[in-house]
Amino acid sequence: MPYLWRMMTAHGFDPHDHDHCIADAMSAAEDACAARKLNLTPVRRRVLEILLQQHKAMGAYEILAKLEAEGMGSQPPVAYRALDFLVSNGFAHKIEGLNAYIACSHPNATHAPAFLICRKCGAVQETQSEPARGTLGSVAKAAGFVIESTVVEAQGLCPACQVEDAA
Amino acid sequence: MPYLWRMMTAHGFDPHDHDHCIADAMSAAEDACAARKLNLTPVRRRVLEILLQQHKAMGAYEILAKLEAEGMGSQPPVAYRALDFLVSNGFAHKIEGLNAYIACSHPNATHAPAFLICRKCGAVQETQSEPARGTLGSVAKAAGFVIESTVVEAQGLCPACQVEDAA
DNA sequence: AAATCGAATGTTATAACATTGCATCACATG
DNA sequence: CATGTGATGCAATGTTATAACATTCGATTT
Repeated sequence: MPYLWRMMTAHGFDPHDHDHCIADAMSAAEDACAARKLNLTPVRRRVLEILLQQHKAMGAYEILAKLEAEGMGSQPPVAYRALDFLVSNGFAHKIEGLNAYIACSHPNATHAPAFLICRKCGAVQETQSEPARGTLGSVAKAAGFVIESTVVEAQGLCPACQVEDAA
Repeated sequence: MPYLWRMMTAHGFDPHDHDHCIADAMSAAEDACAARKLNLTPVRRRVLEILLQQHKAMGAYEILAKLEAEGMGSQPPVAYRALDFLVSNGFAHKIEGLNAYIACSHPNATHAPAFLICRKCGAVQETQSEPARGTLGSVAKAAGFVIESTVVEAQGLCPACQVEDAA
């Protein structure tokens, strides 16, 4: 399998064909925007591409710097507006624990994401949480609290960084 | 029960004797610091008191403003250092979704807190999460990821605010 | 007492993250 | 063509957090 792959970076924590992964995600986003009559403008599109290029979270100003280098706008609102669009529509997520943003890995799924965040290399793996269930759901129910959204993030060490840590 | 109570504010989302609640928490913190040889200095002590006065999260600069009004220091590091101390030692928590801080409600428990946060009135109820269990734990295990800490926060409406919302 | 040490503070500046307000442009629809 | 809406451009500001360096103060040692 190796030589077919143009790049090998971490997806979640496993290697994969990342170019393909990006292309898939972009076309899925385009389809979704078409279907939902959302306007995937050049800036929004480019920000999503930028996010997809890494499986790690990026700060708004990091993204902004890339946009600026490409002549797509240099003021903070440019990045924040695009990020708002992507996050509101489920194409990206904000990692609250890092004040940073990451492309969504499960664009079709109903959204109650949870994240595994490596504190050493910054890689992030997205998974699904079950907000209403488990302890939290029970407590909420008992308290009469209505959950509208959840933030579930775990910090720790990914497999690769555990090895390095031992060394 | 009413007239014994000096103040009635929300604890979690239920009314209670808040003065007593503060006094209890402060003496528990003092005991814990004594036992663990931690230095509960005047600023640290005062910040904990300030946090305990509300069952909602406060921003660092909101706290700083109170400190300044009392002549206890006016520069950001004053507040952040005290908050770092309180958070590191389990006397307070940071609510990542709000970039704000709240006194710990379960000072003795092993710490894997979870929060119910009312988006309308800002009240916060702390509970315990079970990090290693549930979906997240399984995914982490499958991925070989070692969880060191978790952020679990639910946003929604507390009972009182649901009523107001309906109106 | 003098020297030293470490923890906590004080002080200044700046990094990093996010929003507001308003003008303008482009385009779809009536 | 008028008008409304959504997207941008632009400038300034607001908010959260830390870096870097200096000082104070009490405990301990000499």
